[in-house]
Amino acid sequence: MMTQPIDDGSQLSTVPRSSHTVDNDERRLALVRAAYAEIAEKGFEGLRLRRVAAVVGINQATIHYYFPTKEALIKDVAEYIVGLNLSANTTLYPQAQDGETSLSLFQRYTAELQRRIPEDALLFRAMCELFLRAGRDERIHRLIVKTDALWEAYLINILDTGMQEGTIRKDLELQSTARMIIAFVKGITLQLDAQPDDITRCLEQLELLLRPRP
Amino acid sequence: MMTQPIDDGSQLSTVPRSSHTVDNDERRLALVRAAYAEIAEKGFEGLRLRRVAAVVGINQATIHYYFPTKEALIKDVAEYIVGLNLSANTTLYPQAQDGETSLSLFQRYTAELQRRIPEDALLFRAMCELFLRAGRDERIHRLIVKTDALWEAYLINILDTGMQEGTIRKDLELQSTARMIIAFVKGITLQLDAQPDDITRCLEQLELLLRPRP
Amino acid sequence: MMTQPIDDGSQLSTVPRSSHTVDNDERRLALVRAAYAEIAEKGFEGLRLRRVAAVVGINQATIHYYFPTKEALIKDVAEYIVGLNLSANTTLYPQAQDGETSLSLFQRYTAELQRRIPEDALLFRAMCELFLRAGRDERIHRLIVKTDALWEAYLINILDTGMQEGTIRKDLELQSTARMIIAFVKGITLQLDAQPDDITRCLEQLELLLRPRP
Amino acid sequence: MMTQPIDDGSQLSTVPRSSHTVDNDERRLALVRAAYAEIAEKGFEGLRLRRVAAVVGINQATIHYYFPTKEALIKDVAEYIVGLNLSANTTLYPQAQDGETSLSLFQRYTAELQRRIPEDALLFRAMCELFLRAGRDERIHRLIVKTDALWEAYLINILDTGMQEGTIRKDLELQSTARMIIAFVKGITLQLDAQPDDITRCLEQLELLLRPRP
DNA sequence: TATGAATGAGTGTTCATTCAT
DNA sequence: CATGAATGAACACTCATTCAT
Repeated sequence: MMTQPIDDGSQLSTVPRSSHTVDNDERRLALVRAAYAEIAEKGFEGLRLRRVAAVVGINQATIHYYFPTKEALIKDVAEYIVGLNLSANTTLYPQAQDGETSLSLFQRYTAELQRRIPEDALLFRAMCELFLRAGRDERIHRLIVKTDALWEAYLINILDTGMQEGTIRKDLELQSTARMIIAFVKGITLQLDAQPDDITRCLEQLELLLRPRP
Repeated sequence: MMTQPIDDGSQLSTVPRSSHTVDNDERRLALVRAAYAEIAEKGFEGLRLRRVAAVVGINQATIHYYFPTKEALIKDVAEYIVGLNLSANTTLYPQAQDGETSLSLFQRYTAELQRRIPEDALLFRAMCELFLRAGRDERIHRLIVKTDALWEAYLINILDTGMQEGTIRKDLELQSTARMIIAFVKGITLQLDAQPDDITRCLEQLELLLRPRP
Repeated sequence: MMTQPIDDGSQLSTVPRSSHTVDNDERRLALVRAAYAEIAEKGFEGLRLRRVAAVVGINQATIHYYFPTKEALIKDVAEYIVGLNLSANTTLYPQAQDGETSLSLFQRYTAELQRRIPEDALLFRAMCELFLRAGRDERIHRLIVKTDALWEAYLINILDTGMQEGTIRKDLELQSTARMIIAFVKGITLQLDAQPDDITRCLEQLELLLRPRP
Repeated sequence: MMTQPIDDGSQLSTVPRSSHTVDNDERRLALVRAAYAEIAEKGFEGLRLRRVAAVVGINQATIHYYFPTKEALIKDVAEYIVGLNLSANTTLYPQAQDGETSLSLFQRYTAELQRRIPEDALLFRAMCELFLRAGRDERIHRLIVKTDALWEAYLINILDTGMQEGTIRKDLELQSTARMIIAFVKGITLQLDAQPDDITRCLEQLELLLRPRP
């Protein structure tokens, strides 16, 4: 999961735009980001169109010009959240793989995780909201399933590479282990007051388990 | 799902009930259960007192006779859910430990888990709702923290026993491993369409990891 | 206005009665007194049958045995309040007239007034509530009118006596002056934070005005 | 009743109103007036937002567009009532002072009073409601206190002028007398069915008392 | 595009009253 | 007489949505 290079969306633009007309897509994005922040903080339960409009600085009615209905906004927000998450889980880590380090690929994955988890509280919370809503919203459900599949594939790749490197035990069933790790990471997400130390130690324990014995 | 003829662990019935008060507590329990089912299905977001009352078959105002406020009902529902979950996760299994079996204690724990998970869909959904709401509701937060502490202690005990039995590898840090397992189980909870097979394989993988190498 | 010799009603009996059966009238009186206290404190606007029943220590439904409807209770409370007030305004003062004092009758009346006003806050508040409600409740209206007539007659008597004593100027029209005094006393009632000193000075001023010039 | 084409003394319209905002403030004023009439007729006890909305001819929800809460409306209504009353009791009369008349200033004050009292039944009723509510509502309490202070100052001025003119006896304590008169006027307010004649005679009596003796 | 104003359906909650026991 | 339980009508308030401008 995690921060994309440019903007993680946590800093919403509340200041009035420069005088030139804001184009449609820009405003839509601003609305989506504002809604995302609201959801992360107060959940879908606490999402109010009025508040979103206020944050972006437009009238409560104007929001319906960009999104005909609340559900339409939520759909886009879901895709936005999943997009943030997806890029974090799949795109970024491999790029960190290039340098020659003494750390195995999996160690770098978990290192990245523990760095990001305390940092990306908003995104994780939003993802959790999505997970739950997926049970009632078929569209979001499909979105999550697709994302998880990509995440799983990425993890399988990492584990497989680790086995070939000799940093991961070879007797593991790849898919099940990947799914176990995903479940573990999602579970950490639900921990409300997990301290960075706790997470670090959990991840070290996981590494230990996956490491081949001497 | 849990059994609750005796005591469901919630603070619902603390006063000694004369043969006449039974009806009252029965009603309260019925309301709590109805609310629990609503929450599991539609989330806290979708919980409506009118619907709960309708399900139980009473007037919408009558519900306030038993619970002065919606929040009071939610509090009892939260305790009910946690009670169901807690007894499932901690209290029950040790009692199953007496018989002579070829299965290790941890194996029995995971066996029970995989049996329950597909079966307790409602309960897990409700637990997830609690997890999320805990971020915004201090009382529920404390409830979860307390529950998790008990769960963790129980797991540590199982792991420790396993080490002495020789069914768990001895180089694990007990607390971190327990927390990792908890995170993992919670994560599974968020998997919407996890098939029994998937869960079984994940749990087998977890067992494999914790097992000492020959 | 004011305290009758026995009980001014400000101390309501909240303790459970002695074991022998409470007779109907006793309980009715207790309910009326409780309601009176509620009205004095919170106004008719804040009168709740539940609270009245609770103060007296009976079930909220039981109250309907004694008073079929809220309005019926209010009617009795109104009579109770007026009764307290009436006895204070007419019955008591003349009895104080017997002793030989250097004070004129009117002086004793105003002295009594200023003593009682800070003391009988509850009763005055309740009377005000009645005054207002009289505008919407014909029965209470008649009650007030009747009370005021008695009050007026009593004041006329005092003023007349004063004229004969030479302590009141003789050029006053009795009825108008009496009504003016009544209005004045009622008006003081509406003063929220009138200090005893203020009232004393106002009354002294009134005495001065009514006194014959040397 | 008061006139209010210019400024009714309430804080209703503080922002400079562009020609477009007029409708908004008009609506607000209409709502305040409707609420005022309801209160005068049925008391705070009988004030219902639904009814106010209905009287103005808008949806029951629309009222919350102008006043976020019932209390906010009441606050403005209180200021409106006080504004009407204040201007009546203080601001207006001095302006009537310019002409050469045979009537003293105080006589003109009382003349105005007896003219208004039967006429402003609604306003007086509303004021009474305010007086009573002031005992339980700190904001209204402050409002009344402030208003009474202005009223008192105005009366002191009138009395003082009268003394210099020789139309008021000189041995009066100004403040106490002013307060006595205020209490008297408030008291008249509570008289439900006071006939114009009664009031006239009472006021004449008051004048007589304050007049210096030959 | 954008807005102020308005709306209707619904929400939790209150309260006097009723009823079977 | 008395109560626990229940009720229906009402209440202030919320919110996504609509509409004329």
